[in-house]
Amino acid sequence: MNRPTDTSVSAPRACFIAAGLDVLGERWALLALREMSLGVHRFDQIARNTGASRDILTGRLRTLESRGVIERVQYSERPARYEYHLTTSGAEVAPILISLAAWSSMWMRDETPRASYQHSCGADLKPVLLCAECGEEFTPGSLIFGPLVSTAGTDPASDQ
Amino acid sequence: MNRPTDTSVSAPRACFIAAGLDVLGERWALLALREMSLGVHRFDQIARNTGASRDILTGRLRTLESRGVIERVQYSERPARYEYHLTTSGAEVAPILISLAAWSSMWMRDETPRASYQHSCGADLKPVLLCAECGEEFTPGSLIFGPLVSTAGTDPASDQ
DNA sequence: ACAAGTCAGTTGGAAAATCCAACTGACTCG
DNA sequence: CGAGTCAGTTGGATTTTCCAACTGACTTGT
Repeated sequence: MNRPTDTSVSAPRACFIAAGLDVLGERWALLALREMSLGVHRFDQIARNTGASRDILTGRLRTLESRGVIERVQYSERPARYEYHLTTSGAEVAPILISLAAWSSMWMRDETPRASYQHSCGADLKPVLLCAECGEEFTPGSLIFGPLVSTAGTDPASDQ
Repeated sequence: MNRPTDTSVSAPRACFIAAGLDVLGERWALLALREMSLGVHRFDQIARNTGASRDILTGRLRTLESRGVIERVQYSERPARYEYHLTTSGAEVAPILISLAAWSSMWMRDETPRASYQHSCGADLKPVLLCAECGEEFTPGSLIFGPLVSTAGTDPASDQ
């Protein structure tokens, strides 16, 4: 064993789940996006509501901005002040937050009181995930591998 | 102002998104669950496919087990060896992984080739999230706050 | 006018989490 | 018997995070 350049010692899967977690999986990132989804856009409030320390939060917001998930919007010159807003990409993180909230409210019940979420229709969170193509529900196990994809410059929109 | 016990200096939101991230938001946790969703159940393979270091992975699997998301199943005595399997709770993480994969394949496209995913019908991942109650689609912004919930002992199932 | 407050950060140092490669122990296989 | 498999464990380096205090440019209250 211990061959110098052994390619059979396979590298970690490069997949879109891993790529998504590169951006959204860092600590505080999803909570910051939650805040913006709920209409909170200012640094102090985001820091307070998430519990992230200010220095870390600064870094996260910069990363999310550089990855096109949020944008920094100046709302005051003269003390230069900025708000953080979701881009289209950031707004589309919502299904992840919703799935997470639904899973958590199903399986993470304990004694501590927590804010729950609802659909805007007023009903408790009970989302159903359907395949847009065949209309069937995504059941556990219905996720399978597709082909390798590498489409640089084929972004769906360059609006941000 | 600056009243001694000022409740307006609010604590971080205690919500189900935050609670879910407590369990699923730690590094490598979702990637380990991805592996099990794809049928990989053994320690070495999970370590290889995720890229997690073995000591950290050990810790993650223990946490996930203690939170009821996975279970450790002995498949050999005499060298005591265990496999990791999703519980019902763990299997239901699938919508989160699917939403993440779909978001990522939409917005994280770059030059590096990545494995994509499909629905078992063979179509590319294009999930639609519907409210089970009203049937309407969850659009960005349709997530709103519900009441505070604290339902200890009201678990939907005690099968694991 | 002057003190206090707001706001979006930055700073420095401590604490915690992660990384890494090597090692262990109980086997199986050729 | 030696090599390989497998599920970890160990020790030490590295990275990330935490925390509280501080800054600078204002605004607001008295």
